[in-house]
Amino acid sequence: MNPALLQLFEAVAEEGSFSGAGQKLRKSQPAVSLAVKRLEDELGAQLIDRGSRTLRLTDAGREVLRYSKQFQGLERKLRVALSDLRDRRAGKLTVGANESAALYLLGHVEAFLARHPTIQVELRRSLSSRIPEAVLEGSLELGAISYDPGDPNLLVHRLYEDRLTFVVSPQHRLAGRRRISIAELGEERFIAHNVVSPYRARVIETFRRHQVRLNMAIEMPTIETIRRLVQRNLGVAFLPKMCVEQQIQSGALREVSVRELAMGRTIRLIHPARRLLSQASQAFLELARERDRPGPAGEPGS
Amino acid sequence: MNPALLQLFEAVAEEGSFSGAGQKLRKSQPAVSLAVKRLEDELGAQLIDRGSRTLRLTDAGREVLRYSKQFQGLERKLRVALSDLRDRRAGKLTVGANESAALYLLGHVEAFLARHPTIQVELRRSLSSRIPEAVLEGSLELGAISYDPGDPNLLVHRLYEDRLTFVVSPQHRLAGRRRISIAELGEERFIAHNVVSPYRARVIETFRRHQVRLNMAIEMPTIETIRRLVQRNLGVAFLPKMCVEQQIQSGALREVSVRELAMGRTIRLIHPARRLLSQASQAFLELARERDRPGPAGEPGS
DNA sequence: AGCAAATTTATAATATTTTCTGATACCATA
DNA sequence: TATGGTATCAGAAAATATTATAAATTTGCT
Repeated sequence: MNPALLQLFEAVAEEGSFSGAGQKLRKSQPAVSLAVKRLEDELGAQLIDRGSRTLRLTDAGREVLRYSKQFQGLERKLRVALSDLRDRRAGKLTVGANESAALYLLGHVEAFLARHPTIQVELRRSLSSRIPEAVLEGSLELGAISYDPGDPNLLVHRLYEDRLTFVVSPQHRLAGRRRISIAELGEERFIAHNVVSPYRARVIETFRRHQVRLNMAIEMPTIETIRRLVQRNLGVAFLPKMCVEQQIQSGALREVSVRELAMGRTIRLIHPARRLLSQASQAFLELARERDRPGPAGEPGS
Repeated sequence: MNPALLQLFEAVAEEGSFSGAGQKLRKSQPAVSLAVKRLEDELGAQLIDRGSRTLRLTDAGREVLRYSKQFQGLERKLRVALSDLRDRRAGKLTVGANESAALYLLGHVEAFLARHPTIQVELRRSLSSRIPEAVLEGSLELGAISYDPGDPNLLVHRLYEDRLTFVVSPQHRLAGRRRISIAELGEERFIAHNVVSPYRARVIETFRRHQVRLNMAIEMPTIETIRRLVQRNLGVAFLPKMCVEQQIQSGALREVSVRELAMGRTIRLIHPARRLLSQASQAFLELARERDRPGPAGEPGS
């Protein structure tokens, strides 16, 4: 009961003759004859009344014809759906990101939507540490994180080279300084992100190593809230440079360099190394790399 | 893109492995492997990501899977429709009949509807003379007429042996007679059917041959109207016996035998000789013959 | 009407193409 | 490195197509 048989049968019904159908489809007359017989055997019903020279469809034959049209419609729909996927007119993109990466990706998402308006996009806010496993397990297709997961099963694309920076309010006693040492921070009240992250751990470790007291008096859930508190001079913080750039420009915050705490913090897109990316994910990846490395002189990822 | 391929692909998707799918469907693993590749080539899209040991469907694969289910549903529906036709639960019956045959068939139609309540029935009132050609041409599947069309392309089943009879009102001057001669009818006012029919022609011809005047003063469109006029003694008529049986029984009409005009008038079902009958028509034919020839001692038709 | 010609489907033998299998190479995982 | 699974290959089997021919039926012609 394959489409070829149905097509043949349809031709017979249209042409009103076996040999005519054969000519139409470049087959010999016996081929058509046998094919129709196969179809009849398979369906257990006579489809054509070969009583006289003029053929007639039986009721069953008409039924099969109707079905055949429906089947063709279905197949056409499938092919459209597949070409939509292939040409990136359909599909779904699921990207997981931690807070700052999500912030960073907004522009990319906007550009992506402009280019592929019919693809569904979901930007999912995830715990940074959970993203690699979620990507490997398949619940996320792409992940955006700010550290190297160091897993050979993950392909890593460095998108944007940022760094962690120390910021204080313009009213703060260190506001005028360019460079300080970590030792000068023992008395400071720190406002920290209350989500664990490799950077948090590294900052804590660095303070410990230099035997400087680290007073994490306030923990806040978002970078936005931390920044506001720092602006009001309720404490100081290490934040991604890109999240405070505007405020530094406008004078709302002051950046002070801390020798012992120079920390790169690169936004990376990750995906499973040996798994096929969906067209949607591939499109997003291409767009992101294109926007972050303008011109052809892009260095390879990871 | 035939159902076998789709079934195989489905099995792979379900089992999550080529070899597993092979075992399930009693095929070797290479067969499955090649089949899926054929499907992918044909659709121009990778359906399965064979990246690691665990297989994963691509977006296109999921699309094909959905389609495959729909396709199966469609096929199931077709098979149901066909078996409904085969088992006479579906279909359409179109019978053409002249007026008296239609009257006669009512009981059969009732019985047919009781036995096959899901088959559509159309009893079409047709001009008697047009029925044979309509049956041959295909616009009617069965015809009920009261004469032998004498066409070798038509198969004829004699259903009910009736005859034409001469009826008068009880008030009529001939009401008391059992048998009369055609010569006594020269003065009578006849009420005739205004539809041409072989019987009408034969009656006219018989009068002509016996050189008796035939006064067809009134022409009426239905047997019912003719009968009523005869009852009111506005004229006399030749009518099918079965149409006046009741009135003769009840005394509303009197039957008088006319020697020269004994005319059998058998109701016959006709259908094309070398064309397959639909299940519905076949069922009706069987039922009609069964009802008209009760018991196994039925003589062959025609 | 009746017979020959022509047209069409069915059948059979043969050829071709497609599909399957078993053996084996290959690849990734544990 | 062993293991479980997939891809690839050559040959086998199955399905499908073709050519030639027979059978049936309509059409045209006398």
